[in-house]
Amino acid sequence: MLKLTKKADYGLMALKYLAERPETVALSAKDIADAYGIPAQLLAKILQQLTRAGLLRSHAGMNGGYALSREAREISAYEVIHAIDGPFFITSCTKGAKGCELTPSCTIKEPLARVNDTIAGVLKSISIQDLAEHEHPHGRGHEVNALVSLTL
Amino acid sequence: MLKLTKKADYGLMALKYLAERPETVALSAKDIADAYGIPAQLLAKILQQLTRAGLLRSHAGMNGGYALSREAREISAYEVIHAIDGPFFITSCTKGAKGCELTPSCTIKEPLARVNDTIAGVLKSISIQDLAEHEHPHGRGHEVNALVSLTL
DNA sequence: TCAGTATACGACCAATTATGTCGGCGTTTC
DNA sequence: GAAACGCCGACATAATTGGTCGTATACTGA
Repeated sequence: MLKLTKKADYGLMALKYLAERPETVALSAKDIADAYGIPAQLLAKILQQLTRAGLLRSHAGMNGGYALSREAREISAYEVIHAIDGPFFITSCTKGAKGCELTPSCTIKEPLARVNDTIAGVLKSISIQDLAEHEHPHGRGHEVNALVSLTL
Repeated sequence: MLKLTKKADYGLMALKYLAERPETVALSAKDIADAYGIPAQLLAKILQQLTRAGLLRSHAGMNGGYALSREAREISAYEVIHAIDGPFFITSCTKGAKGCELTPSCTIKEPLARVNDTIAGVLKSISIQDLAEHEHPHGRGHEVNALVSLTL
């Protein structure tokens, strides 16, 4: 149904939370989980995935926790989603390992691959900073240079 | 994981198949299912959904089957997906009936709603005709006027 | 008018995926 | 060395998807 998993949502929320608090050294998984009322252990695993993907730095021990490994501006929503849910393809027949098993099948996937790329492009053009900024100023948002065109 | 269901894929494939054969009066679910090697009964249900949504016309009895109810150019991929998978939202907290249950949650969903609209726009700009046409001419495809911009 | 071919629809089951939990281990700080 | 933390893999459970079955209904043509 073309939607993000909750894990990806949680991940984005957590990064946004961190981006909004640039002064703090690190926040524990529990801190963030409590802030949003989401399962702490589940969020912990998600943050670990993001750490492995290089989006977060982690620090064990007391007063440890997680912090962004880069500027919020330099982390895209795409990276987060990709790190958590893996590479996404809009088509079911992902054409990865074995492609479509059925012979003449999926004459559909080639045009839809373009759509897939377009969506990925949009997601890549959105940074965590964008998500964090948008909160307060009800005024004009800024134009993301995601003027994607689509050639079929 | 942000992908179409197989049902939606099947639906698109079937409509494309019909679009490629404008001369035929009607094709049965079985004909189309056999052409792609997909379960006939499943495809039948999908085609019924599309019929209910007004994208297809059906006719029972011998030499019956399904036909496009409009020009292939006038049927968008969005309509097909919507008819089969229902309204899609990129965010898990759909903000529909009850929205996010958690109090300050999903401060994320508002910016992502824009992304959602963007994707929907792209899908709306693609017609079944686009899918069908693309097949043979290896030459230049045409530019779909889906120059979507995204203001956060 | 009857046999054959088709759609229509609901109930159901099976497979997959998503979500969440548990327990044990390694690290750092106080 | 104990408390607070991250790290990891194995489960368990819930939800969704994919697919099947049975039956009813509609239309066609001989």
